[in-house]
Parts: sequence; structure tokens; C-alpha cells
Amino acid sequence: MTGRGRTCKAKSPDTKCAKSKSKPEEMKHESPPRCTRKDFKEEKQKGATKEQKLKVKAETTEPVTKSKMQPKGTTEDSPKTTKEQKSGRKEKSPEQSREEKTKVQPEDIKTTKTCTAKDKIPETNIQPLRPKENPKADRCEGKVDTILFTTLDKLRIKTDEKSYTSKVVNELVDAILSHLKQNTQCFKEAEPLRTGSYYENLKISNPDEFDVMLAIPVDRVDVSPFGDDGAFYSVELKRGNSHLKKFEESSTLSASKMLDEFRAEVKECAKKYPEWELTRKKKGCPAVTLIRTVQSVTVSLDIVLSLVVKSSWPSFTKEGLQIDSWLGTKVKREYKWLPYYLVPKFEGTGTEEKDGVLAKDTWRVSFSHVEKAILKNHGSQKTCCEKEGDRCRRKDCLKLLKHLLSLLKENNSSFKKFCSYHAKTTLLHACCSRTKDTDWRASSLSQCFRLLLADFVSHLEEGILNNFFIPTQNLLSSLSRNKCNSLARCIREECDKGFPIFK
DNA sequence: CATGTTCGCGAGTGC
DNA sequence: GCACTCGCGAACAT
Repeated sequence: MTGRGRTCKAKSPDTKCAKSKSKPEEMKHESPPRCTRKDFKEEKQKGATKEQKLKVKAETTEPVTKSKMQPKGTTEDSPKTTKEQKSGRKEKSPEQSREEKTKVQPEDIKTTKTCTAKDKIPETNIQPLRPKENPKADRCEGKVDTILFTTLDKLRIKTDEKSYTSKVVNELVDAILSHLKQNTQCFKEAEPLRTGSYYENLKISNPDEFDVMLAIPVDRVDVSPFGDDGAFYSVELKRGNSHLKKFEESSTLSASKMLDEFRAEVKECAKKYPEWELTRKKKGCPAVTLIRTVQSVTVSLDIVLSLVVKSSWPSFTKEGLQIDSWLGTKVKREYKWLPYYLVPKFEGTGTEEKDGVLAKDTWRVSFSHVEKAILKNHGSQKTCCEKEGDRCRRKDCLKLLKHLLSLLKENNSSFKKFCSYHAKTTLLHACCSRTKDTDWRASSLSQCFRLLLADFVSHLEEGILNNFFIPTQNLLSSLSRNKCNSLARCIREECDKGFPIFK
């Protein structure tokens, strides 16, 4: 709430600046939250499949080693027509079977009116963004479903593009990592943390944005809030950390010094890869961004310096991560045992000073690893979206919201500062208020999506969207009420008209 | 629709 | 401690 101007265009508060991403991810430390879910069934499936795979692998690897990495030369995007149906249809079986089974929610009424099977939509609670209930509306709802499925299909990333792009990106990331290991002391221990929508399987349209955090472990540090919303901190090195001493500025670890040197090293390494171009430094942004053209698409790779802090999370996070009724208290506890990250990001010009610390030497907390883990394990049931489980729409809805937002931004430049992190945060909050997997049932794409939009619109109208981990930080604080209301209006309009923007 | 592919990723293994 | 291999899940393709 203390509106501190969020400088970097959009993105996630933490890592990104200009683009939209999210952040770190994984956690490879002491207590992985992973054990909670999938492991069980994994055991089951193992036996049978193993041999088959071995076989396959053996065959493929020998003769044709790399037949597939050919950069296929096609640059145009194929119009795809045929698929909408498919996706529309897919959903049914899962849902239906589940409906019969159990978990009938109180209001699980199917409105069989005029529509086809897939349009049956339970009339649940909220209806803010939904046209009134009447046969006509339901028919529209069916059409909307089709539009949304078609849109999702268009947003799908093509395998061959992904294949080629990821190869190119991985090559550079590997090179940078080994460069840092071999040629530097201070960054030698960098651990890569692949974050952001690509690595969360939420990337839409093209595989053209990659985020990799390079996390430097720190021993003991004292972390003190900078500003009053708990998003920014200054860092003081205690014992150990000798290789980081050179970045000290009076007694604090200077984010700007460290980032400058990091950037210089990345630049040095990138020289050997002339296809990649280092973009200009953006004030307050923790990323070193490299771009190159791959099959006529401009791909950007954000390399984000960060610190891994393996101690308990800052007190401002205490009331955050309210996932108890969605994912459970055990899961929450496991997440909270993980380390957290700090990225060299600041807002404003960098010259404000508090207690002798300059803004440009401060760090912002990042929980990208937890975001990634949650998105991956997003079900209230362990089996959500697994082979044998029921499919949910959480991720589809987020993709659609991101897409909607980016289209609206294209149309209206005053929306520049809204970013996909706002969408992601909205989804996380939404999952906490509609906690059951059945709330996101596969059969109800348009309804789930409308509910999510309703959430987003009300955040906008209130002007409040709290950071999921740091509830005192309002992600909309730097956006005027006017802009928020105006965006809210646009979204309502799309909703009312059946999303003409997607057509 | 079922089956096959690829990438990402963690677990296991061997040094 | 590491690097490398193996096998699985998710998402896409056929």
C-alpha cells in the first residue's frame, strides 16, 4: 500500500523487469515438498513401463542420434483449424465420470437447456460477469466455450519450435554456468533455477521468453526491511561469504555492485556466442537479458542474479501463502522450510536512501521456486491432472487470462504496467478461495474463466492485489485507480460480449 | 482416443 | 562432492 512506484514495467515483482514472468522455482534443498503428492502413484507405474522405455531408448539412440533437432525452416505459423473440437471434447469424459462418482457439490445442477452436452454448466455461486441465466445465455455459453477452447489451441506451443529454441537456450545457459564456475570466485557456486512461465508450462503462443535465475548461496546474512511493505531488503554479510566481501558498501551487500560484475561476466561469456545480443541494462532490473532470433522469432533469455538464503522467511511473509485449505497445512509447512531468494531489484531512481542504504543496493524477495512448485502441484487432491486423476482448468484459465491481458495491452498502451504476474497472483488467490478441484472442473472452462475474471476485476476495482507471499505488498499500488478501473471495464466488456477479442 | 515424442527434472549411480 | 544416466510426468503430435 505505500505506493512505491514500481519501476520496471511489469512483470513479476521479483525478477522481471520488462517482461512478464515469474520467478525462481525449484528447491533442491533440504525438505522438498514433493514427497507429499505424486510419489505414491509413481511407484505403481514404474514396473511396467520401465522396460519398454529402455527398449525405445536403446533403439533410438544408436542409429539416428539427432534426427530431430533439425531447425525446421518453416517460419510461418500454420493457421490451425482442426483442433478446437478436440479440446472441447476431451474434457467431457473426465468430468462426466467424476460427476457420477461422487463429490457432488450442493449446487451441482446441470442446466440442460438448449445446449450440447459440453455446455452443461453447473450454476454455481458467483455470477458477476455472467450474463443472466436464461436459455439464450446458455447457448451463448456454449459458443463461448468453443471460443475459449479454440483460443487455448492457438496458444499452444509447438513442439518443434520448443525443441529447437530450448536447445539454443540451454546451450547458452550451460555456457554461462561453466564460465562462471571456471572464471569467477564470487559466482562460482551459482545454482541455476529455471523459472517463469516457460518452465511452469504456462507459456503461451511462442517459446520466446526464458528465465533462469542463477542463485548464489550465502552463508549467514542479516536481512532488514527497506521500506515498509516487506518487499525490499538490505543485506548484511556476517561470517563466511568471503568471496562476496568485495561487493560490500559500508556494511551492506551492494546489489548494484554485484549485479554490475555479474553482468560483465555474462557479457564476457556471451561474446563467444555472437548470435546472442546483450540488451541494455534496465534500471532496477535484476535480469541480464540476451536476445537472438530463432526461426524468425525473437527469443529473450533473462539471466537473473540472485542470492539463496537458507533461513526462515522474513516476518512479512507470516500472513502470506494462505494455502491451508487448498493444499493443506503440511504442504505449507514444507514450502516454508525451503530457502528464499533475493534479487537485485529496486524501484524508483535508486538514489533514495534509508538508514544509510541506497535503494539501488537493495534486494527484493522472490519465491519463484514455491510458485513453480505450487503450479505444478496445484490440486487439492493428489491426483489432480494426473493420468488417473481428473483434469482441472486452473492452468488453462491462467493462460487465457494472460492472453486476454496481453491483447488488451496491445490495444491500449496505458495498460503497460499490468503484467502477467498480476494474472498469476490473481489465480493463486482464486485457488485459495475456490479450493476444491471440482471448483475448477474440466467441464466448466468458460465458467471457471469467468469466475477468475470476476476476481481480477474486483482486485482492479479495489485497487488491491496483494503479493501472494507478502500480503503487505500491494502489486497495484503504483497503478492509478483510473487505469485499474479502465482495465476492469475492458474486461467486463469482453466478458459480456463473449470475448470478441479472442476471435 | 490411444499411442508416441520431446523436454524438464529429480533420483540413482559411479567415479 | 560431482557429472552422467535413467525414467517419469506434462504437454504436444499423430
